[in-house]
Amino acid sequence: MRSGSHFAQTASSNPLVNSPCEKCNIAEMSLCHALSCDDLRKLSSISTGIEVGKGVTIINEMDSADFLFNVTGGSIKLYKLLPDGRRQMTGFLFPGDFLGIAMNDCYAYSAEALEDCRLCRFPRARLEELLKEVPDLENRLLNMVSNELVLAQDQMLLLGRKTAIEKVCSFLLSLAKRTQRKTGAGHVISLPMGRSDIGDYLGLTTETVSRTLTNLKKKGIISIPTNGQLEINDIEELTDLAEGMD
Amino acid sequence: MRSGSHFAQTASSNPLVNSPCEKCNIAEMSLCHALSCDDLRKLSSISTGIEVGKGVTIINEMDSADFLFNVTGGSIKLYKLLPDGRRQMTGFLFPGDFLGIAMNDCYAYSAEALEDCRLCRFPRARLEELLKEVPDLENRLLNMVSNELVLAQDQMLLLGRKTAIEKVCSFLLSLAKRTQRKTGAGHVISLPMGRSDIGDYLGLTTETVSRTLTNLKKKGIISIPTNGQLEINDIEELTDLAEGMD
DNA sequence: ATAAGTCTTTGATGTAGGTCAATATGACGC
DNA sequence: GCGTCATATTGACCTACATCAAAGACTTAT
Repeated sequence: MRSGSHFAQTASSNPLVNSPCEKCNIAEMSLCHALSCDDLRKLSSISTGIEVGKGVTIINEMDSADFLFNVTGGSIKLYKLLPDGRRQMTGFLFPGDFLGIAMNDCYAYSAEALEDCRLCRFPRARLEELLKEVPDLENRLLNMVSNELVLAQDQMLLLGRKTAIEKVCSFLLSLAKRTQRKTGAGHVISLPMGRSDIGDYLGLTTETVSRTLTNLKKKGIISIPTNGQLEINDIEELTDLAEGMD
Repeated sequence: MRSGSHFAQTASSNPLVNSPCEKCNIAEMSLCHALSCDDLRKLSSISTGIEVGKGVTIINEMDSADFLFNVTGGSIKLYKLLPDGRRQMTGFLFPGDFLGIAMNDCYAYSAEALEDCRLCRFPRARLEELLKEVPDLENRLLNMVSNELVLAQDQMLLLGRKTAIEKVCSFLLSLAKRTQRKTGAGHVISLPMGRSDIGDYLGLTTETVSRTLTNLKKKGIISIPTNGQLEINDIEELTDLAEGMD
């Protein structure tokens, strides 16, 4: 087997897990944030908890967008492909993130589990009905998409105009900020994705990402105790490097 | 004077132009699309028509986001800056487009008029109130933002993974598609922005944009009758080049 | 018409980061 | 513990695009 996962290998063939929204431990940072008990019950009634193993493709670019998901555990990579196989990561998702916002009739990107994942799945048609009934939910979704658009524009600036070292430092900082927001501490961050995933996120090659990280290690700005974890030793320096202040 | 504009040189000092939504000629392709007469009247009541001259900065990155706008005439460039002056265009707006979607409390980017422009201005606070009252409006906005996010992700793929020629061809095609949608014909497209604006949109320099365009001219794929206008002679070839099929 | 300023094009040269190739390191199954 | 496989690192070299510099081509003002 390709990974040590105990989960089934396709999203659709999974045993469905019953996990009502009321008990959800990530509710306060997700779509469900700030909904009334009543609205939460409605949302719960159309959702199904599912689990997918590491490496499983959850959605496929160009497939009909029949489901939306809320990530409740694990992490996910999102990417688009060119005909010849070149790949651009459009984002990484962690617990509390919403998957499937960007779509028309088809998904705009593919999503693959970086680790074993837990998801909350909504049939799109029923969610759209519910949006009409529950304005708070629609408003919440609007804020989430709006926010994602701001991040997408930051990423455009990064991809179009930053140097390799600025890109890598910006990436580490954004992970650190996220970790800070969720856990309170942001010095040690988890890197569930590989170097080539990072490269494809930043518009660089594996080799350049690797060289840049060694560079930062040599300067003492970061340490990499184990693959999959990274410690930031000098966040000021990292911030300066991220904006080209050096 | 820097331009031949008859309009005032700052957005705020302009004479306000009364242009009720009911008469608006671009309504069918904008925010106002598919609203009932009643809802349209409500929207109209909080909007002010304004005009800004070529070169005027309409909004400034990091300024408090007090107004949102609907573009009803002219064209606009959106951009973000790094501390050292490097610039990334995040988009170009044309009649029917909405300005100000991506913001938290502050604007996420600056906007400058490429030509004399006509805008429909909404105070943010009042628009947000109206959103609560008119679910159709919120739904429409959600669709627009969602759509923009899809485009932003296409742009990430372009910036991170495409070559210079692929970038330029993709850009011309997206303008052509837009023109097609709005006017029915997409062979001749208008280029109100300069070469360096295009460069900053595509993550290239002025010189590379210019060289790439000359290249396409020499191959007979495009012609540039006047600066500010461009004709596509071979759209199939352009499409292939845009995706690296050559 | 002419002069001044701006934007575009073209050419010559430089370099950041890509490509190709060879180890090194770590993860997992047995 | 040991072999296998995948991923990460490091080194040598190359190239697409940037940078620097100098003409052209438009625009607008007088």
